[in-house]
Amino acid sequence: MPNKTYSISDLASEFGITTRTIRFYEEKGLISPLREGQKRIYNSADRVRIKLILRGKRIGMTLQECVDVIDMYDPEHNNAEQLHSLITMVKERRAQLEQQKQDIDDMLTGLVEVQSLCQQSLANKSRHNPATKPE
Amino acid sequence: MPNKTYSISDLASEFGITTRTIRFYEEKGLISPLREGQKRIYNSADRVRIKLILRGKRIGMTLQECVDVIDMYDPEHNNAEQLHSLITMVKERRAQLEQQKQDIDDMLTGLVEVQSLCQQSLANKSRHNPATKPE
DNA sequence: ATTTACGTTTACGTTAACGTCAACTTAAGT
DNA sequence: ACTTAAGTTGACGTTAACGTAAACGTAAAT
Repeated sequence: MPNKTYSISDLASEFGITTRTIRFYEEKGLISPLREGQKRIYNSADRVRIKLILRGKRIGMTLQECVDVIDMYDPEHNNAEQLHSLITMVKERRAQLEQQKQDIDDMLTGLVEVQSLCQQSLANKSRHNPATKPE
Repeated sequence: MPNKTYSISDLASEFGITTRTIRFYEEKGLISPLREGQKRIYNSADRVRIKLILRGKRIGMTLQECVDVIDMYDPEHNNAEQLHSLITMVKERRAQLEQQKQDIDDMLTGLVEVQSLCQQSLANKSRHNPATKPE
């Protein structure tokens, strides 16, 4: 059912953020929920936008960058004069993301080494001092 | 030659950051270059630290998180009582990084779609209006 | 009727990560 | 001796992304 609606605290608790944060995103124009009287009422599209925002944030994007990326999916921006520049943006963003992937892989490689060094070190300790119980 | 030294502006220009930024990192205890009189003098270890900091930043880590990760490589911290907690930290960080990789892949997938949609749209335009030169 | 839960707006506070002067000092080149 | 280039310390300014608190409305539950 893609027509489900949500209250502000529904979404806040689902995503582990505060209602303040959600209202803040609205202030910044990232979401525009309907109103029922004075209450905000969110639909599944709003929910997806929040999801995308949080995903962007996890990989170090600013809110504005999140909007930029989300807008790429928006058919409204397909006024064709700017399609070329949109494609350019997408390409640039993809390149950035590939760089980030490489950064993450490098860091993972390093951490794997650190971890194995730690474990070797612990193994040695317990060999010299068998009283220390390894787990 | 691992014993090379660098001035502050050497490193600033190499990494595309300002000297202010490098001094700021020092204020925060991320680097501790030697002094020659009043001038700062950096060695290759300092240089690597900056490199690691910038890599961390690219994937959205805070400066403090960068320090935390860099410290994992530091043999000083191998006082063994904390080796277990270090291993835990490393594991957690690795999990985070895997999540980030997934986020990036998801976003890449999305952008690939956006890009191909754009290009299709452009192709159609040029078919209906051949005057518009595609590139 | 009033407590409780949930929501609202407005406004000021906060932290991180630098930028931007201003006012020197030091070393090197001419 | 003078200028220029590169460096220094300090102090204040700035932006992003919320947190926090005050003061209030609404609606269901006891």
